[in-house]
Amino acid sequence: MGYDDHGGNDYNNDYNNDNIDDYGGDAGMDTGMPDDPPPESPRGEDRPDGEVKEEPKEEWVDDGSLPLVDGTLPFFLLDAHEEAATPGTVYLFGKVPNGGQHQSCCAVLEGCMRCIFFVPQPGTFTGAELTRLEAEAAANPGAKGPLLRHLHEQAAALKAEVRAVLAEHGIDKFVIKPVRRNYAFELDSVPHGEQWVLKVRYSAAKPSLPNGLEGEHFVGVFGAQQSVLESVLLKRRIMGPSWISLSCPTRVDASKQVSWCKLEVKVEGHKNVSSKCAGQQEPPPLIVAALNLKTSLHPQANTNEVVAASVVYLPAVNLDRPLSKAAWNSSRSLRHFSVLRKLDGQPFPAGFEAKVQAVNASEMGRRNGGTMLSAQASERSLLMNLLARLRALDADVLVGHNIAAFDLDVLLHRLQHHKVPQWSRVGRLRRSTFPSLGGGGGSFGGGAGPGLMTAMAGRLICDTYLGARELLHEVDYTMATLARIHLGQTRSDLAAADVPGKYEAAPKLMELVQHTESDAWLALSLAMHLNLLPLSRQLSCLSGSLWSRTLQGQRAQRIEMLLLHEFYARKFLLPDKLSGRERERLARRQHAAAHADDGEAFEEVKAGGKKGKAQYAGGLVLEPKKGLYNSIVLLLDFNSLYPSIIQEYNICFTTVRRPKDGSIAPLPEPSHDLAVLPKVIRGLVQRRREVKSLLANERDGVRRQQLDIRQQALKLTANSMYGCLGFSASRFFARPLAELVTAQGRDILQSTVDLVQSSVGLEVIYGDTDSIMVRTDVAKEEEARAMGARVKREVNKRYKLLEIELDAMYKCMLLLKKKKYAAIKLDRDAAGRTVEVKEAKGLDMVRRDWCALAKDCGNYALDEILSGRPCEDVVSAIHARLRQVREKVDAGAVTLDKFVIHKQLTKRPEDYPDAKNQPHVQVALRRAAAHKREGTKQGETVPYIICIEVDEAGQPKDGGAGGLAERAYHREELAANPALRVDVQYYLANQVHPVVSRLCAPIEGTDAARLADCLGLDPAKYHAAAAAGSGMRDALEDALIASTATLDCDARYKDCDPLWLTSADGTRFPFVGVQDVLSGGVAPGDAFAPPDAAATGSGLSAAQVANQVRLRAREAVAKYYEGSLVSDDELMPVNTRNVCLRAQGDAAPGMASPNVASAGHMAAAMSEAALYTQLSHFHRLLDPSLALARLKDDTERLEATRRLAPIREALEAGRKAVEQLRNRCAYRWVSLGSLYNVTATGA
DNA sequence: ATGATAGGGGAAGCAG
DNA sequence: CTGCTTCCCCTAT
Ligand SMILES: [Mg+2]
Ligand SMILES: [Mg+2]
Repeated sequence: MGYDDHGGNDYNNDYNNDNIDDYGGDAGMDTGMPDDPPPESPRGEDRPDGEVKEEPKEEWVDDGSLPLVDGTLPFFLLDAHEEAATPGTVYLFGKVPNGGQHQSCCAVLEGCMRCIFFVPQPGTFTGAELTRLEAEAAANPGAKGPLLRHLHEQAAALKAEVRAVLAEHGIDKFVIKPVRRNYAFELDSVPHGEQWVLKVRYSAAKPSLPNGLEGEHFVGVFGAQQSVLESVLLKRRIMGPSWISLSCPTRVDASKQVSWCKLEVKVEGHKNVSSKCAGQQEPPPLIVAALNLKTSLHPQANTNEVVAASVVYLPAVNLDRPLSKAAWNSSRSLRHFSVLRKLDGQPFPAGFEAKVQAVNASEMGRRNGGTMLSAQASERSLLMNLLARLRALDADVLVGHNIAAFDLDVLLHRLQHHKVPQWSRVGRLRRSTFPSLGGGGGSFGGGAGPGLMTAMAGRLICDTYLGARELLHEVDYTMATLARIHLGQTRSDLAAADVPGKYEAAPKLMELVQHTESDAWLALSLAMHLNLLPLSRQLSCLSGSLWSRTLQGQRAQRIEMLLLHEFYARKFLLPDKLSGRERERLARRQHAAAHADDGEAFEEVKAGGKKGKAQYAGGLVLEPKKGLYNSIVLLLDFNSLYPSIIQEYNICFTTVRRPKDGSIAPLPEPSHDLAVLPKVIRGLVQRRREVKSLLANERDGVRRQQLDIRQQALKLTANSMYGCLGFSASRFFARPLAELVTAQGRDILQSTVDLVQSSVGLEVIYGDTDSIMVRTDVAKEEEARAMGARVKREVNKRYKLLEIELDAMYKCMLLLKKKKYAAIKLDRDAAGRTVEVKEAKGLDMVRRDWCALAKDCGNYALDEILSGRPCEDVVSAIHARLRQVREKVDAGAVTLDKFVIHKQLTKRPEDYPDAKNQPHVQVALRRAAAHKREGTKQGETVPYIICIEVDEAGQPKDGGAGGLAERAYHREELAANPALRVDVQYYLANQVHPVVSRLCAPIEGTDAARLADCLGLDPAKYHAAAAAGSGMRDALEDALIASTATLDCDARYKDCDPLWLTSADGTRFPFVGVQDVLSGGVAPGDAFAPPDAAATGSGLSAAQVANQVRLRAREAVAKYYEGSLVSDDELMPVNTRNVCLRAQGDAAPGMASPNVASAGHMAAAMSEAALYTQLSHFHRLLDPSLALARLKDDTERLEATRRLAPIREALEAGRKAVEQLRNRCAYRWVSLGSLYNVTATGA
């Protein structure tokens, strides 16, 4: 669950599986670039045409009238836009049905009004008279006159101030009216609940007021900077791309149009826009065009120039009917044209022009309007030709791979450079001046800047690069990779530097054209394959946001719009959109006001970077009981935990009290009526349930797909809600709410674990955020299923809405670390038979930053380990495989791609402060210098190989003296430089070995040294590592951790030394322990200070606590080890490690067998037991989890957690210090299992 | 400027 | 040499 995935099915996976199956049968469609003329193979022409029906092209006679229905104009809204130059005017773009077709239309909405709200000082509206008049007005809603008059009187001073403010900003005409409004958000100065406020309405053509106004008679101003477009969408309840109707439209004469649309109308005032539109159901067919440019680099200016352009388009895409590939990819549906130009004025190669003529004269050429391919002399004429074709096309949607950050950016720059007339036809709004394109791509991984969006207003941009990044999980998002994996197509790379070479001969130049067409076709294919348009439309309609914004991938914005609609409809004052600066200013100010007395420092929240500490605590991850499990393990998982918590506990802006001291908010009082946020989520969940039930009964494939898209959109929206609560740049940012949700989540998980272990009596071996893994010790599927059902029943009893579900049964499971495990899942195939599916989570094999060689070895080892074969066989198979790998690598029999490591650029390469140490950054910088397009920009992944340089004799130069980053190269560099060789040593020692050795940690019969030996590495180097990191130690550690949880009782610690700490002034004092803090004996702020310290809150820092605890723990170790066999060494010598925990072959590690302790070990163990007890005592003093577990209920636990918050970090640091040392000593406690009877659930 | 936090792990630099 | 910190990346949920 958690973020993108609450329902147990990862969204991305669902998505891929569903689509690949539907489209998979198209093996015959081999575009075979560059031989075949894409976008379609000749074979495709024989195929029966699909459902794409082009609209009848009757000649439309423009008589100046409008196609009104009952006096209003039906209008399918596609996009909307606001111009800084024309404040108060909103441009709506869409399609209008006219004479059996649909035409592009621009509605110019003028005379929009701005509404801002002044919240009065408390006490402004008050008194018995007001109460009386309110009651009167309530009884007789028709007669509000006296009440309003009274309100105006009471607000006289406020009104005077408001008038002055307005006058100051040049606003002379306005209406002021007292209205009732609610507030529930984060401004401390504005009281929550409903009250009278002053609403000021004035023409939006006038200037706006600044955010954050202050005054004598008001405590807050809302809506000052609200965009007029947003207010129209909210006021008219326009929910995304849908049919609306325009009343009283007047036709704008073609000569006076401000847009390039076929039709333009003028509408006065937002009230003439209605979200209701009778008679229109189906969305209109859209013109979808894919665009691809080929560029060459101008050496002096260092700019990209357009050399070729292709457009592949579908004249009528129906949004509600996702199309099968066979349907859209046919000669009847698909159209295309290309434009090519001469390079540097050089003539085209011999025979090329004849080829062009032949192409255009062909059957396909005629079908594409006679000029399928146009050869132009210059870039300028190319652009003019392209623009003319685009004008005739009038596309609604432009598709392309990275089209927003590259193709359109280049296109606009070149149009500007050549001063091409009517350049603004690329968009739909007429313009003379160019917007500044400076911002370029979005901050992260492509996307359009604001200038580009402005220029393109009216046409949607569907960028498959952005879409794929959002919906897929791939090693990189280049078209070559996506085409191979998702379209089954191979795409050859064509670097800008190789473009001039294509001009040498006519066939080569035709290759260039075909490559361009093919790229456009691939982008169109990908967009169709991913259903980008239907999905993004659904998301826009659910949230009531603009389609263009959704296509930009602005996820937080969608949720914002959804909540804005909901809260606006309920008459709430909405949180204003603030700039980063304004937000910070506000945060500082509110913090200062809240902490005027205690002077707590303001915590800097770095909003931009992912770096920095988390703002609040998230999900609970249980300490895994590591090992290999050969009996069935149950995976139970709460359905949509966070959305469910919001509903179950009625968590909303309106219900949660925000504590001023930064502690976790208390749960809202139980109430019968559901608050806004839970209601919104419930609505989404209910709608999804309905859609899913429709889906279950639907047989028609197309309709099924459509429902599935809808269902996914609903789930995505519900799941994103929590994320936006915790997102500091969101207008609905409410950390207390986010924190409360996660706190409840932790509580629920912990109490579920307790319930399962105590009441059901089963062992929980792991759990993450919303899931538990339960050991059954049975091998029979049905038996395990019954146990799962029992667990599910017991857990679900405790909640109204929350529901845990048996998500999977693992026949066999390898649990290595938190968030790192693998299993054989028992699943059902279509016929209902049980099938076994391997599942790997978090392991190196599922990461892109390990090379394929290492991952292949890891997968082999994992398959062996999970095979259920005898341990010796598994080990020998792995050893053999590693020896074989070593041989192959030495023989050079491993292909280069197996050595490629991928890493993403999370910043621009030049922005890394310490670039010299990062391989991928070094490679990226060199590629950028060489003007490579891919693997150079922020958000892209860089593939690299670690090499060594050899001299003429083939001897390594300087055996890899430099850092790793200096030895990282791109494949292309490797190919070009014969002195570079793959650094075999690095790959064996630093890639293959760690990957395999981690997997084998819990496996008997091998260790890091043995594995190293098999790889031909020096085993001696791994002995120490083997000792420190072996599975046995981990197993012991788990046993010890488990024992502390079950055997903790105060009596055992009565002989222990206290935990002495030293304060800053040198005073020594015993740390009282977390228990005393919770029971109220000591204030949290004083816990890490001497009892008699004068100043409170002057306790030790987390780092200081950690250091001192470490010292005390070391002293304890030293004390108990004095005079023992290994006096000065905390660690057991490697060769005496032979007391094996796993005396019984099939006992899972971590489950110490009760009979391991022999009498001989016993005596030695006693002193160790005392040490163990001492360290556990320290641990206990610092670990709140035990004390918390003892509390009565969740409410108390929440309260306690809140109380501990100020010292949480220090406790954590101290606890970790103890654990570190205790773990290092863990060898010695082999025998303690019996002493303490470690496991409650011994076999 | 453009949903969250928890967690493992590699590489390098620094103090001892 | 080892610990420890910092930076960076990618994953799980
Ligand atoms: Mg879940
Ligand atoms: Mg889960």
